[in-house]
Amino acid sequence: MSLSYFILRHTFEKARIPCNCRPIYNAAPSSTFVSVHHAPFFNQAPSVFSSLLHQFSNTLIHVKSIHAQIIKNWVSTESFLAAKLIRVYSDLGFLGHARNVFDQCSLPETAVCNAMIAGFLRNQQHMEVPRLFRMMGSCDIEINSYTCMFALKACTDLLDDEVGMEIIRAAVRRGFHLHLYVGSSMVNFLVKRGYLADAQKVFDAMPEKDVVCWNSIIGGYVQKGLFWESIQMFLEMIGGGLRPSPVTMANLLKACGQSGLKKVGMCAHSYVLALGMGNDVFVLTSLVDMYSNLGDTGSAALVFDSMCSRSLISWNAMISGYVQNGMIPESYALFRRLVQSGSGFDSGTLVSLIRGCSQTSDLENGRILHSCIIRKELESHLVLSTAIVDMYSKCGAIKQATIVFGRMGKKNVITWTAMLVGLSQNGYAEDALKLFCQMQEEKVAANSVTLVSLVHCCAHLGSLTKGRTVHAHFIRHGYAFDAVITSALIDMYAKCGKIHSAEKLFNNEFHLKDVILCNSMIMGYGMHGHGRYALGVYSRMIEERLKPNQTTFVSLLTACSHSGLVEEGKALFHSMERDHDVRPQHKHYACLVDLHSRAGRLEEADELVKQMPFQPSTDVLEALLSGCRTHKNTNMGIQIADRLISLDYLNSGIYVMLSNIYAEARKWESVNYIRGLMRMQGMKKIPGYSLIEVGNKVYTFFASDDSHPSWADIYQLLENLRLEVEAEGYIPDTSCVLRDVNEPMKVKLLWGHSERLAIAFGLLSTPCGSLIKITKNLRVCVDCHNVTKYISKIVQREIIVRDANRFHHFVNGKCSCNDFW
DNA sequence: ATAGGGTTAG
Repeated sequence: MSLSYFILRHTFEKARIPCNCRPIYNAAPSSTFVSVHHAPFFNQAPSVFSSLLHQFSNTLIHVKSIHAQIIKNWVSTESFLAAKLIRVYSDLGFLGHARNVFDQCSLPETAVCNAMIAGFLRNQQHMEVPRLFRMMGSCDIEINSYTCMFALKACTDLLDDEVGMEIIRAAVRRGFHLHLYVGSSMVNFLVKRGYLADAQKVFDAMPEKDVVCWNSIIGGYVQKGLFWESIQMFLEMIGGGLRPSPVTMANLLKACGQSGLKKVGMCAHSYVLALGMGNDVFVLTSLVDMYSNLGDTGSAALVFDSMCSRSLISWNAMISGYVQNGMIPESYALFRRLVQSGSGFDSGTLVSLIRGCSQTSDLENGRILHSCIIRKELESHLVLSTAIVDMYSKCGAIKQATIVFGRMGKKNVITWTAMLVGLSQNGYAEDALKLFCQMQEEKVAANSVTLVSLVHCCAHLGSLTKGRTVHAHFIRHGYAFDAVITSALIDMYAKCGKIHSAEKLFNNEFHLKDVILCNSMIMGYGMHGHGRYALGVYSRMIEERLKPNQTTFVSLLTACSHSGLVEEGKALFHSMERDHDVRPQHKHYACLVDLHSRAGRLEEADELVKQMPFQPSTDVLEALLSGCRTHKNTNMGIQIADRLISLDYLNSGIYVMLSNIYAEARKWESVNYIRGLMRMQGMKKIPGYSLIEVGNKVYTFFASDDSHPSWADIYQLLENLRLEVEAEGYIPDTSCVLRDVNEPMKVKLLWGHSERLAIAFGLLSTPCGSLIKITKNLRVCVDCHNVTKYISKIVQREIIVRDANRFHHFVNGKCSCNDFW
């Protein structure tokens, strides 16, 4: 007789007095376990089997043997035994056996169903739960508080809204929502779905509340970004005499970190210590995260280094903290420490490192990490793949981004948005819009980041039709309009030439009292040459006690620069730090230099560059160079260009500008030399083109373009216009033709400029009297500006040309921006 | 007999 057989028999005998039986079942090697056929125990009471299952619950082979005995004894119909078996099997991880028991119950009772639901949860088979819950309803099996709690938990993790709500209704009908655990689960479910108000109602109705319950509701406020409210709730909780748990503290620390409430965060830190949680890995990790979010990596590192044990999440939080705060070398150093410590790393670690590459456009390391991810077979990880898509787009490797995106099986809003932003920022705005349509087809709901990037696409394309469609789409689908989206829309309307639509939106939303809203309006007015209006918005801001920020001053100075308001711009620049505590940065100096050099005050601009408190950045020098070009100061221009080139600043724009300066000075040899240099370095001059939107379609024209089907008509119309404008007194200014050719040829080249072709096409294909809107990628030349004025008078059409720099708005022979260059 | 809340990363 084998030992295990002996034990089993012994136990059966003892089972009549179950409290005293303590078998030494560990001694039983399962290989020698005798089959149940040799265990002739009949007519045992069901409770005996229950107590046996209890004793042998951690050895599958014993459980199986008892199970067989149960069948032999004809007691398997006892539902508490079935429930017990299901529980024991699923605890051991043998869900299949549990399911068999369940399936053999012809009409399972509540306890059996509950055991099965719990089994599914324990074995991560949440998706089986909704069906089972519905079966209970359909077959009129009673539902109790356990059923509701387990099933709701499954739905919370499954993102199953429909069944979740069904469960909540069923629970409320039976009054279970007043039960501590069921109520907590309901609060948690509603919080996770974002129904904070409903969660609060359930919470308020609960007669008894414990820490877990408070944690759920506080977590809900944190998740919604209502940090101050979450802190209030926390205070209310401890005011009621409840002791916070580590989870409570983690929620509180998150609120402090994300809201930037540094002082409160530090109080929370000392409270953590006072509560004796100074050794809790979970809470300490939250502290690391909080300090990182507050921008205080020093304190984060201090906490991190003081930890006597760390989870992988602690390491990840610290690495991510470094990346978030732009400390990429430190993030790599810590990653090395992690690897050396022998513990591995996971997808979370890689996400942070990849994000570091995106931030620094570090394609080289990005590719290394990507290859590591593929080798570790982590490419199917959603967050990680999204980070890779983002990394490739930020590094300009849009093709790679598209490939990774295409390979991804699972995608969510953030994935789609990352791809959308990538396409739009790499100049593929049309493709981005197409991708959005695809996203709609796949029924992925957009978030505010998606919407903003979409509006930016339309603004970039200068496509009013598309912009309006997108705007209407938002309204129809009931998206909330916050300040960020509204600002993007203001920017879009301004860039599409509809300054009045932008104005209307701004005035409607001014009550939001938001700086970014004002900034976009100032920028819009600036682009349209309405410097005075831009200054008006600024006065309104000051009246309302809105604090201007760095961007405000960039927009204002740009606006002044485009309208020739030199003195006003200077005054603003000097008031920045004095009155508003905004220290001028590189970009502000660049604006100021631009302001002067555009107005032809080159000496003053040069003086400014010399007096700058830091090394002049390339954009400062570029602004000066551009002024030299416009105001034909060849000597200074050459000096500045030389300085830029010696900075190893590889930008074809500089070379083009320099070659233009030489061309204007008729130094053709130098022009050729510069062109040769450009060729040698593989640089290409960006070809100029103009876009016009007619009937939902965007048409592109390049200089001297004859690819359009009706090119003959276009050139004929231009020839007629030429005769008419010359009769009106227009004299061609060939100084902007920078080629070494004779005068008639120069005039011919001028009439081939892309904006003229686009205007002629617009005149041919749009109804009389309607507005003509052109978008040009480079700057419009003086002569095109001039000739368009005449054309607007002759054809009696309003013409708007948006170039790389600003708007040219022509009405009846005049330009609204006073021709200021 | 059976129980609910959780820290990092796009």
